[in-house]
Amino acid sequence: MRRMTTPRSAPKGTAPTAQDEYRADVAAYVAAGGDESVQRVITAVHGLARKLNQWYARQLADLDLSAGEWAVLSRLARSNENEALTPSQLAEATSVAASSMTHRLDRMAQRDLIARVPDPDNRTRVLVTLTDEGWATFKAAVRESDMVESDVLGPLSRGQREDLASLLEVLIAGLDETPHV
Amino acid sequence: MRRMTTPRSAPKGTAPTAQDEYRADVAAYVAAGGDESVQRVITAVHGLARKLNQWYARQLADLDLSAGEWAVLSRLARSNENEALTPSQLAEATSVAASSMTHRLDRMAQRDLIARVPDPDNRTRVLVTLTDEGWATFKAAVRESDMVESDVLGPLSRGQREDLASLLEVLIAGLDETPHV
DNA sequence: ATCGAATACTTCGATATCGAAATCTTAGCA
DNA sequence: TGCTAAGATTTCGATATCGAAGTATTCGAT
Repeated sequence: MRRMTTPRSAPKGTAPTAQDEYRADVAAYVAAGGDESVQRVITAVHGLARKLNQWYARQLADLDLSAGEWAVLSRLARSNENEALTPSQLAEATSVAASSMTHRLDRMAQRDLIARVPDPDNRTRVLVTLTDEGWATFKAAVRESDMVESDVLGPLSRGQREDLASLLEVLIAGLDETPHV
Repeated sequence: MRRMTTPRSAPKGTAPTAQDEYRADVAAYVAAGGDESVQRVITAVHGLARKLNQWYARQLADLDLSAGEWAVLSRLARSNENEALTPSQLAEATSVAASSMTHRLDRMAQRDLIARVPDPDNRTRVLVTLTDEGWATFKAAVRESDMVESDVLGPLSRGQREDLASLLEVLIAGLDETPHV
């Protein structure tokens, strides 16, 4: 892999902790007129996702995978056998333009992670599947990221994780109600 | 702005809901050997952040701002007056290479959103500040994104938001304990 | 059955990002 | 003071992504 988002090195004397950053962010948004109970949740979600993505990027770099390639791999992994996916669907699923997916799949096919086969039922379509190599890479990546995730969730008891998951799931369910489209 | 991540149009017959996607993702990771209580939380956090970012992008497009430019704007907004920031610090804060920040600041300066002034104390440094125009744009963007966020948090009572925020804050605090560097 | 719109993928030109190298300044040390 | 190492920013060449245009196929209505 050539392109990989790597975090810059920390500033000078005192490296600000994630907690410091979080608190400053919340304070700033509240000062700008945001509701505090909203900003605490939103800012925390963003901060967590951001930090996780940084760590994933580093773990995935060991496997020579970019975040985008990992997204394709994992999306395919959770729907192979049953249903094959087209490049358009993969583009939609991974938030990327269809034309970018073309190139991404080119690279992944070249490394023998995925295979493109023409859809027998519809000749405008192409079906993308994981190769054995692709599966192996997926499983290796899952093992890597699992360690990171378990560490992050470490501070919470099983009951707390349950509570947290339930609350987040309410929000996820709500996403479908407020289209914003 | 010219570059803006816009979600592709939905698939054919049945558009999968965010909830469907979430459940399928969790199931796949659990099947791959992940702990369920971990995967529920992690997957939900990622799903929420992803959806929020899509909505932000669309809102920000009205102001002709990319997500990266918004990141610079908001970072400057929460620390102007007190301390000015250098391009390196902004790059670190927004997860981008220093060389990319150079170009991003070029564009933002051209639009008179930010100003670059040489650091009087250290001539290797440049200090970046918000212009009046930059401040106005920041405030407009906060108003826009606040609406999205409030909608997302809508399904939760104030007490539930409190609980959710507290649990997330435990994880944020934990991030500093497990460097993973 | 045929024509036109819609769909799926790729190609194309422009722009954004990356990592490394280049340039300039400061800091530390003899 | 003078010299070397470290730091900050920009420049440079390569790569990834974007949106639009291009090509091929399918669907639907007449």
